[in-house]
Amino acid sequence: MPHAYADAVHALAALVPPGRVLSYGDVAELLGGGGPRQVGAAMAAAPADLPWWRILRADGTLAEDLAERAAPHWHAEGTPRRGTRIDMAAGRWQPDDAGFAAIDGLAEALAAEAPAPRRR
DNA sequence: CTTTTGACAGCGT
DNA sequence: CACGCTGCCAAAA
Repeated sequence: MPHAYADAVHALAALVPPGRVLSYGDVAELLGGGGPRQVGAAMAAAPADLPWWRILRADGTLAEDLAERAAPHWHAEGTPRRGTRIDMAAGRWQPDDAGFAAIDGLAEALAAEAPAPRRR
């Protein structure tokens, strides 16, 4: 399934449990490739059923229009907040063994199709 | 090949 | 705490 980075990003986002969050940078690091911007680009094409509100900026915020639509979800899931923004220190998802295993699989699958660091 | 553009991150002021 | 600038990665023009 030679698909792309975007699929890996979406898959990882789907692993994040309710009430927990990850920053774009965290996602990039966990997948072992690309960067925060690349993750953001992938999220822009997120499927309607994806819990996109669990992936946010490193400072616990989101683009204004998105934050507006995300707030209800955060409230419903009991995501730790600090004022209007999310408390990253408390809400950051810390994968358990099973989580790491799943992430590992994604990272590997990704590396298998995007290993060629060819000149650009 | 160069420039522009993103649901970004860090650091300095 | 708020801005502004620089750094990053990949894709598109």
